[in-house]
Amino acid sequence: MTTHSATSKLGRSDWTDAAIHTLLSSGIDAVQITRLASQLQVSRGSFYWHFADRGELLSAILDEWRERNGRAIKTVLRDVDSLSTAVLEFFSLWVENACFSPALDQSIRDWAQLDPDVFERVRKEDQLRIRQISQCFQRFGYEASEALVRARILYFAQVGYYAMHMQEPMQSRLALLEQYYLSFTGRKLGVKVAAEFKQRFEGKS
Amino acid sequence: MTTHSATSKLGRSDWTDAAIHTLLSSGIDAVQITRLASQLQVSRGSFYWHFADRGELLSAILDEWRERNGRAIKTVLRDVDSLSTAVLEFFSLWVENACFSPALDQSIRDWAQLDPDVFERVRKEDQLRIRQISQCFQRFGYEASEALVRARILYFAQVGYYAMHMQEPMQSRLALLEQYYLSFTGRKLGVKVAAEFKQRFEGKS
DNA sequence: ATAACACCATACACCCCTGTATGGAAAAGT
DNA sequence: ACTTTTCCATACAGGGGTGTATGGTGTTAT
Repeated sequence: MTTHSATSKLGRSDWTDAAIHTLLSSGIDAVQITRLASQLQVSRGSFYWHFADRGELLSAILDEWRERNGRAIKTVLRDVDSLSTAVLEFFSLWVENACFSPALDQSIRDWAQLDPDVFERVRKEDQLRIRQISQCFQRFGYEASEALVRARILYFAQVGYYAMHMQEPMQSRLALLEQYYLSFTGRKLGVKVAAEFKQRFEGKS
Repeated sequence: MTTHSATSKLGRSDWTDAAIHTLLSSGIDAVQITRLASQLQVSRGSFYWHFADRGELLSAILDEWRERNGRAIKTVLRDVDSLSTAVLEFFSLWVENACFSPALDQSIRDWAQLDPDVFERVRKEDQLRIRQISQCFQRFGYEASEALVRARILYFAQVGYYAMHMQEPMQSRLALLEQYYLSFTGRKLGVKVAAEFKQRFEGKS
């Protein structure tokens, strides 16, 4: 019943974890039963006991993605008391790989380019996220149209930033923090809030 | 010597065109000699006369991409006389599929996720483009750090917008034009320039 | 203890893709 | 007219991936 990844017996989650790992490093076409089996030191016969076929595994990946990343963004945007914390917390989602995994997000997005069904699910998730960001802007004083545009720009830029793998030292990124905040929101970032945020990410990559 | 795609004899460009078409619709892993051959109504033997192997074809795709899209962005950003025309022309690159192909750009970007060599070439191209946009901002009165940040946001957002396939009627997009321009640049868009631009894209999708 | 079940290994049939070797047909050179 | 070159078809060898069928080994139930 329970699925421990440490015991000798494999569970469904062991396969999905390995599949996600392969998806991140080599794309969806590299998620092959043979490959995962040799990676898990097990034969392909094991897979076909846990899953009906490859499609069921891919479907499990999608569910996992939605559960992890969808929830992470939702909770961050809901429990904030100011625009600055909202935007900064949104930034940090892509920096610290805690609950939200930007790498998984991008791999899913690449996969969506090849599969219409996945494409539709990703599109709906994106629309949902933008709506949530937009509502966040509205809550802190922006009118509807400006909130929507700024929400889109913020989200697109964040996704794009990661997609291009801007390998930039954290120090340089933090140096431009006020500039980013100003461009995204049109408002100045408070000195105190900026200092706290910078201190939080000193020494990370 | 010359390569007509209408004659019975195939040229190198016929193969690269078909390869790019397949890349756009089904990803790099779908660019297979067998597949292209049956698509071109020809046997695989033909391919191996024009190309040494599959790698040479993929390399040709990359060259084509750099030639097409790299040049398009460069020329647009160089021959502008104001910030508004620069930004608006930059927008239009992703709207009208003339010289610049946003679809190819994205497919190459997805491919880069799986191949370190491609990744490096794309990364350098991105850096070059951002540098060009940044210089454009500086030319029209922005200081260095703000120019860089706004260049990144503009480029990231543009790439992200297309990546998510925001299927939005042109009318809605144009309605938010002033808002976008304001958010990207921090300046108001001239009424006359806005009207001209909107008129240019009325009735497109 | 023995039967039932969960989990996995092995083997088979099937399909698809690559690369090369070789031969054939059409066009171009002389 | 004859040879050479260009371009393509065919055939073969090698490899890899999917599913399924079947049997085997532990574990759990009673």
